[in-house]
Amino acid sequence: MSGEAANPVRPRKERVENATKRRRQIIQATLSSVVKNGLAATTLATVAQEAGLSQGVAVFYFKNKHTLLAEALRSHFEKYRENWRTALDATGSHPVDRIVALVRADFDEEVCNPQALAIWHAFWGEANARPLYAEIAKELDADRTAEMHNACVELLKRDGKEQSHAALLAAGVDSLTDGLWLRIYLTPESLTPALALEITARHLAADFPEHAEAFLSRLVPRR
Amino acid sequence: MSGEAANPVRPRKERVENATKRRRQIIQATLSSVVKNGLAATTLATVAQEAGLSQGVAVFYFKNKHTLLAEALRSHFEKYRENWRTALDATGSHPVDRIVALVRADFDEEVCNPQALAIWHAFWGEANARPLYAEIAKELDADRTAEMHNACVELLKRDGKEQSHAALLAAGVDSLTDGLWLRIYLTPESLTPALALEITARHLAADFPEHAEAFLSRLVPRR
DNA sequence: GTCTATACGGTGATAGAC
DNA sequence: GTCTATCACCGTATAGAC
Repeated sequence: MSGEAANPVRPRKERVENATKRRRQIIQATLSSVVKNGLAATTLATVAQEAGLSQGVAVFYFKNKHTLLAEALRSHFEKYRENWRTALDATGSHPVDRIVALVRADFDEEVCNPQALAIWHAFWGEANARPLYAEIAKELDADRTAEMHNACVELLKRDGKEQSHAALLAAGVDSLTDGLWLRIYLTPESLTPALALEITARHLAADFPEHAEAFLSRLVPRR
Repeated sequence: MSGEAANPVRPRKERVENATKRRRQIIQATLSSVVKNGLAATTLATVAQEAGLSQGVAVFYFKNKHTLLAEALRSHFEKYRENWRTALDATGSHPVDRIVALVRADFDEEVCNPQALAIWHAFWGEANARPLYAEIAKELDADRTAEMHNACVELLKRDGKEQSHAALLAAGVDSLTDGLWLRIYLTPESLTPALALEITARHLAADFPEHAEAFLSRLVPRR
């Protein structure tokens, strides 16, 4: 490299900002590499190339490949969380609203696109060999699980029903979502997000018959 | 190695039998390694060690690692297929029977255990980087997809209903199964196969209200 | 058929210049 | 902070003995 005064003493704040910028950049490169090459063929070299940086920098900021990958998964999760949280913030407090918001968020283009789905499944695929991945999932998904569960409890309560099976209902909806994601990921030609929403809407309508029309009208497009 | 006359001329049949035996042995070792080490860390060395053979033999029978892994996935699929086919053969011709058989088969211990689930997800995780895996899935799951679809069409027909959304119903049940599998795989403490069956039963009961009781009574244990 | 030995490139991580 | 050079190791695949 030619020229520019290389590294004069810089204030701490500036150094910190540079660090977080670089970390973001490298994590983003890691996720891109996972999409392109898969987790098995993602190496420090592919990450560095994707980032337009040297291999050494990645190690400098993350110490080793293993923690880099874990951080990348965390980062991917944060984006997912932000998406559904924004959706929750923008909706009412009625449990139907909250469930609708959570479900719509999951099939939002922002979160339910081929790249994002590939990343999820790449990490899940290694979760058995690297339990840390499953732990991260459990940890970072706990609040969403709680939101869905609470909404189910609340809805049953309002309808004057027993709430003991709320956990089962919540697990059912979330599992259905996961399965629809897998299908969209593996064979996208067999299922679109729009159809996935319709399937989920029917499922919810059956779980909460009193609110069937609300779920259907608000989750199914062109209706 | 000491002793025994090594390789006299053997009849073709015997040679063929030895070949298929070895292939099976190596594929089994591959799947074990995938469970233990994950797909990323599965190497010819781990496979050879698992099989108690040399690395060279694996290459001799499968040419390279890539085709070995593809064959291992095919083999895993065959076991899965055999399981649901056996279940179908053992049941009646009424569509409710067939759907019940397919669903029960999916949560059978034979097929829905931690090792088997780890293998599925390991391959799905790499499917984006190795489209062959997705192709194998599509190819080897086509007949099951057709069975489920036919059963749904048939059931709607018997009930005097429109059959245009049968594909949606079939996709819904199968996606739900996949999602429940993922949950059992990632966080087994949060979901057992028995509960998964119950969730699926409720889903089916909603899809086919006329047969709700039949699905519930036949899929939900202790009832 | 099965093994061992080995070629050859890639891999994660370190050292040290700038 | 970032790079380049380098290390020891591991990966696939081949060659050739038995």
